[in-house]
Amino acid sequence: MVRYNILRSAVCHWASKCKGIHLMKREIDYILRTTIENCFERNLLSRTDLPGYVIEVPGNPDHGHFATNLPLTLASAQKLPPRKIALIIADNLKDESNLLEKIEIAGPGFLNFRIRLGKWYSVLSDIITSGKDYGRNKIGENEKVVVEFISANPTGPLHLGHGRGAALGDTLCRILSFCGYDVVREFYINDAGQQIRLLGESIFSRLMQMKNPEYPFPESGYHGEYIRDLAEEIAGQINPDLMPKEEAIEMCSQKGKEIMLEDIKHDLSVFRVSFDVWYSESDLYDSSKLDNDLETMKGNGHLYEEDGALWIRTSDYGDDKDRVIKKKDGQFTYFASDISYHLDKHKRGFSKAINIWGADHHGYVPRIKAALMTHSVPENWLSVMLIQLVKLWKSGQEIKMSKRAGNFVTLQELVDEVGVDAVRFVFLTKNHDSTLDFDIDMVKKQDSENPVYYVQYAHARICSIFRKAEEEGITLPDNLEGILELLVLEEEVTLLRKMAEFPSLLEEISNTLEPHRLTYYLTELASSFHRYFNLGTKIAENRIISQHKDLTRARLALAGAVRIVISNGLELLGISAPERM
RNA sequence: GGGCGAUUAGCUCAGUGGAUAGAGCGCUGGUCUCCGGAACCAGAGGUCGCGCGUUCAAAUCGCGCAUCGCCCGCCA
Repeated sequence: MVRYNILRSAVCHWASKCKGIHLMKREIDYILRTTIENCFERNLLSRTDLPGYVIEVPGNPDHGHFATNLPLTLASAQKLPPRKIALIIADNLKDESNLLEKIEIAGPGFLNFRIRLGKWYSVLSDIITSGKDYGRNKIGENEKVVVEFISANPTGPLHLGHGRGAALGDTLCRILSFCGYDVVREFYINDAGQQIRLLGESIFSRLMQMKNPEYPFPESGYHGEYIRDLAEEIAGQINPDLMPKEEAIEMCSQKGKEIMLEDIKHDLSVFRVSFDVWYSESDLYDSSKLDNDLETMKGNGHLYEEDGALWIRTSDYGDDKDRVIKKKDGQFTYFASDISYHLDKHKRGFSKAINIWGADHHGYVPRIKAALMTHSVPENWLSVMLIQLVKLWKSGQEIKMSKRAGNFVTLQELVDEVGVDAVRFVFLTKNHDSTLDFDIDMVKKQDSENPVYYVQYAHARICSIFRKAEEEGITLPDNLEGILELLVLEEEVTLLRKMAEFPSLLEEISNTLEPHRLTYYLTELASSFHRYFNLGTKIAENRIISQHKDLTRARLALAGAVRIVISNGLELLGISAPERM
């Protein structure tokens, strides 16, 4: 949906840059505004400002290709009933480029438009010539954005929750890049502090237990089985009998964290997720960036000491209260390094930063924004997307997980069981802000209950049709002009309309940060195609490959375009588009 | 107690100002001498948690209430 402002130039000079649905909306808007202006001049309507109206693609096919609520929004200023205004507009419509086939007044005063079929055929040509680039656009041009996601501690394997963040972040990055943004994908490694120490202690204990099963295990240590695996792997490199305990624990920390990080990288590459930057927290300390930032903050008067600790005055910028960044015992809090990390992002020249965090960190958002504002970073520079919990179901039972206790399902286990495509798809079917139930049994089924197959099947089916066409020696001409007019079925126009929405959908996803809309879109497109295909099972003339040569070519072109859009969409989701299933 | 989020069909969820509120699964009944049935069609199923307000128009915006989840540390 696009809102228009009458104060903008009435000339559609940017129309040449837009395509598909956008272009048509602009053209309709131009017609509407020209018409209204004409009505003003002839005193058919009294001259008033135009309110915010909408030109949208209606869900109901009876409502035409496009609809506007302009007459409804004009009603109060004109002091006329909406249907009366609609009638005036319809009667005086200035459609100089002959875009419209039909216009109707409907409901309380909507105007429904039907576009001439010829307009839709240009969409088809556009898809075929653009191919892999269909949907690509430039709305992000000159924008450099950093997307930080997952950022798991290297103290254990990635689990389900990380998987959701991984699928979301990766797909968002793919879409943003496709929309022209300069995207940097970043993983912040919490490789300093207490939890790494705890990892070392846990490994060390398991190491000692190899000889002495009675050796105590740290109360708050990591109980997962993987710690024993780490201990075994490290056992060949460390002999705890030959070095002081402290040194051994330190080595366990270092080795353990390195191995875990490699595991994480491996799991992510299997999950088709890549990063440009692995940003190490400990570098912030080693490079003295943190110290420098503290000096700056002190100079700006945002820090103060109280009760032996160092505080930052975040409450000046909307946080509930001030926060400690250096504890009484001289240790920095995590918040300190997080501030420094985000300042560093800002210094690196990103016009926008996006973080994907678990929803349990939501209370953290105001404080990091406040800290940034003490450095004059605007509040909306950082967008934080919060992802809710994933609940895992198996055999009708919820599987409860706890990292500390060590019973959790890892991302790798899940991927091994149901496959990357299905896991990614399911993670992207829900808004990130609502909890997600992942039913393993359903996703494992290789049948229609599995949502990802539905879309992939449409792709494989089209490939199959092309194989068949090839067998019969049917080829597509370079120039489709003259034959596309044969596409007159309502189902064919529906497909064209749906595909025309693809570029603007991607723009909207970039603006709203809602990648899950792409899975819905692809499901709808696949559905429209399956329905179209099934027309041919009843009536032979409706088959894509028929006796009518030119009609067959036109329909193959249409099916080929659907294949392109599905393939491009799946690529953005990081999901394969199989030719056979 | 305060904050954030949620509440839509039997279940899991889409839908942020418009027309008869949608999808998948489940349920009932249909479509195969087939270009792939991993598909399609039809049907049943809803006081959009409750109330008040704003608006020509509210699932959608505001206020209040209820229920659920999460957060509220000089932990990470």
